[in-house]
Amino acid sequence: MTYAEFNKIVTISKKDIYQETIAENRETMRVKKEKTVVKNLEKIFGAVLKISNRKGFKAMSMRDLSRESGLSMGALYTYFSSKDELLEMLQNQQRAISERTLRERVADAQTVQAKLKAAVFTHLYLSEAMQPWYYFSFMEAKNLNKVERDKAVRSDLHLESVFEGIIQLGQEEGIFRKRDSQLTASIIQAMLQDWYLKRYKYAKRNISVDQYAEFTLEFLKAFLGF
Amino acid sequence: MTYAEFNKIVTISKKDIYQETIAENRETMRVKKEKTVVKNLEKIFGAVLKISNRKGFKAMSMRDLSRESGLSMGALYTYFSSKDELLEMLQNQQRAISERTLRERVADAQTVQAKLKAAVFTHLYLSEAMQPWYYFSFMEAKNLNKVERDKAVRSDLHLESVFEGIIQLGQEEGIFRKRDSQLTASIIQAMLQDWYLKRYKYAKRNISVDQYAEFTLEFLKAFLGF
DNA sequence: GTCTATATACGGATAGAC
DNA sequence: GTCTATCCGTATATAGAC
Repeated sequence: MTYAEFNKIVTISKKDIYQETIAENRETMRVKKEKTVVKNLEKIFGAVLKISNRKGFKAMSMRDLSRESGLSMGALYTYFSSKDELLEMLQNQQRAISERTLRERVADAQTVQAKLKAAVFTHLYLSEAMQPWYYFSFMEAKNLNKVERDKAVRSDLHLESVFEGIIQLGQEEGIFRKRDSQLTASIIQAMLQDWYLKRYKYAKRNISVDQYAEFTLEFLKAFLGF
Repeated sequence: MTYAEFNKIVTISKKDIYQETIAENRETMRVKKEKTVVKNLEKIFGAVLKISNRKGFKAMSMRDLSRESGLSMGALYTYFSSKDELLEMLQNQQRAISERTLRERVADAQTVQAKLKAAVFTHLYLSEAMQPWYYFSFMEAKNLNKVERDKAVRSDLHLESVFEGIIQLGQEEGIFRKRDSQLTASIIQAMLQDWYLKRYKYAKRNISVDQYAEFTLEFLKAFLGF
């Protein structure tokens, strides 16, 4: 599977997710026609990510959002009841896409080497397809309320534990060299993180997500000796 | 040199730096007694980092800062003329400490292996000693004005080029295995970054900065084959 | 040098017309 | 469903007393 193919799948699953977002927020969404809601939510979320990634969610005024999304202040407030709720909706939706895709694509890989490769590639592909949100999520995590912040932390630790599990499995099978599995998993995560945190740098250097993925895998091969 | 020893040196050089900060801002600082200025600037900067790292610089109100620093609104404005100028002052000062210390401690190391080790340890020690600022600087970079943002980016690329230079040297000498030197440097930076971005995680797991430094060095040894 | 009190503006949110 | 106009709270910044 190439990145191009992967990207198509993610785009499709996004459509379903909007329907869930609407269902979960029936009370606050005063707009009834589903097609309208999907269209406008896409505009709104896109605008939020664009503005926030430039100057931060707190610094984004509702007037900014109104201008960028093309919807009036009044119209915006028919989709959510407060700026905080908007943030929460966005987080829930994007995390849902992200986690579901990862779960769905969980390696049918048979060997540990293949599992490790699948985990690295899938996560990088996801963060490539949804880079604005991954960046946003990392940068705004501390501005979320406690419930949402906890969800973000748990999600982060979960990813780490996925890598840790694969490494331990490989060590038990005698395929990976003995190393601190948790610390290794943590470092892997740091490497993958850089792909969406420093996107501008890699883009300028014309490094593709596939090249980056191969490189990190080489790193792991050398360290784990496989 | 242990981290404890290193930390003492940094603390001392901080004192000098305050005098420079004062000198550079003679016009806006209406307070004359140097001792008072140093004392209050320390309070102010400490409070800014504390509050901002919890909820972001933009979300920190001057009332928050007044409460946390113990200075009144009026008093605060005798040290800077706007919230933006406060940010700029803080960035200039902390970056100055950081860059100077790195430069001063630039490896007298003779071999490339030693140079690489020195660079890894020094940067980690620095980010450990000044963790609140390193975190702040990463998180608030996009909120700076263009001039300051450019300085931050340049500083980031400079660090990368230091690592790249060492790697190339080692390769020329035939001591390091052939790898993409720039991409390797970039990944090293990502690993070091994680130490201050995910500090809470490593603290909870009782991983010391020295352990972390040794671990990243092991990673590099495996990859570069030395 | 530091305080309290306040001018002024800007942001989130809503009412009510169309 | 969407818009314009506006309320009202809170933020930055400053004036002037001590």
